[in-house]
Amino acid sequence: MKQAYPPRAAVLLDATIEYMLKHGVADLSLRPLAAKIGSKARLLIYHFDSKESLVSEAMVVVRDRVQKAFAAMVENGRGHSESQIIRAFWRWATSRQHERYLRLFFEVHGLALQKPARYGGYLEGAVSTWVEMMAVVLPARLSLAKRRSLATLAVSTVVGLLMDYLSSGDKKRSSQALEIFAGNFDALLLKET
Amino acid sequence: MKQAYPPRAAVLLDATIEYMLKHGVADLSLRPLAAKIGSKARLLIYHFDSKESLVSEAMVVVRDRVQKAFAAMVENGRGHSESQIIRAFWRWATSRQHERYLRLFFEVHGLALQKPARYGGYLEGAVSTWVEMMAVVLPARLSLAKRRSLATLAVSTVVGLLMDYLSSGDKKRSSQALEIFAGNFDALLLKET
DNA sequence: CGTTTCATGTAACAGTCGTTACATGAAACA
DNA sequence: TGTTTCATGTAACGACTGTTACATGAAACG
Repeated sequence: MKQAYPPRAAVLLDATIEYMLKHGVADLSLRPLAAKIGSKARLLIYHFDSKESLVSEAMVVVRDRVQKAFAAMVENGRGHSESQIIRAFWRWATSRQHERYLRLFFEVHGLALQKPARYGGYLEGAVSTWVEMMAVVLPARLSLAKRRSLATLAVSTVVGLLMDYLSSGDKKRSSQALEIFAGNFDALLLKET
Repeated sequence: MKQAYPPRAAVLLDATIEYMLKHGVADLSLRPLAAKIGSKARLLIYHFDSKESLVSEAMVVVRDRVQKAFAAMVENGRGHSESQIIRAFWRWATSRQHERYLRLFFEVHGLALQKPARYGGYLEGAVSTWVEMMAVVLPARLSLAKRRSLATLAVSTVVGLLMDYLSSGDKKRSSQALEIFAGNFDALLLKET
């Protein structure tokens, strides 16, 4: 898992991810990318076959990183209320060092919505993975369908608020809105049958 | 307002919008676009000066259309509960004929997050306009800041759920999540001071 | 030592891009 | 009728794209 790539490819992939986090993927071009990371377009193709597969490999790594961060919060949140997980992820995602991950997510997600074929398989599971991760921490007495609906609401609310925050830069307003949601979420769970 | 453009330009702009709703903007290219709408790249530049301004003019029109639809729902919702406006907009946005507007929104929004300079001024007001439109229908007894926070929550929740729906295609699950939110929103307003 | 494997360097190919120069028709207006 | 304005047609420019062909060095392995 740690080193699924030949050593040279792994280095280039890491550098590419760093570059993508800075510049996005929409107008990513091999020559400027290669120049920035001290390589050549020739070599990126050599190691990854095509630009498309390079980008898609990079996105897999990026997605795994963020999902592992979320999974860690779920783990640390055992015993606490469900809303604490939401608050923890919000803090993680709105920290300066992690913002760029979300920006990249929103960009790729938007592109994938328009061209599902090109960003193949990215949408597949992009939503359901998050929903399922959230659903497992909800009270077991609730039906699976109910837990999925509630998890959908929680995930979508956080996602929507993150989009607001990234767009407006208004951390105060978006954080207050999240707090309203989080502050009512535990009670909402109690009400549900 | 109705015809701010010379007649020929207005026709091309409408056709361009239709094309953008179908193919997105990320890899929009003048020659394929022109070919599809029975024109030439030469003429698009002639009428709109540059590709960039053509796209940006088109997005202004698109944004106005959607915001007018929302404003109409706010108007029709006077006298009803606040959650009815949320439900009405959800129905509007998830209808087959309007989905493409949201897809385009998410794409452009994602691109704008990554390249704010290029999609200049699109992010400006992209969020605040929706929040303010929602805030005005909330109870006047609440402070402006409180209304903004609640409006932020409502708008972001709907946006997040729309993103889920567009990505997963799972109308049932996303609609159930929206209903949980809408069903609790009116009571939430009563609780707030 | 010889051979194979991994990595790299140099150039080029064929195509697309936004944009422009130059010229022409057609209609409106004086 | 002459002149101006709007719209269009043809071709090209220079820059950039992903990708490939061909050749070379360097290290690992038998």
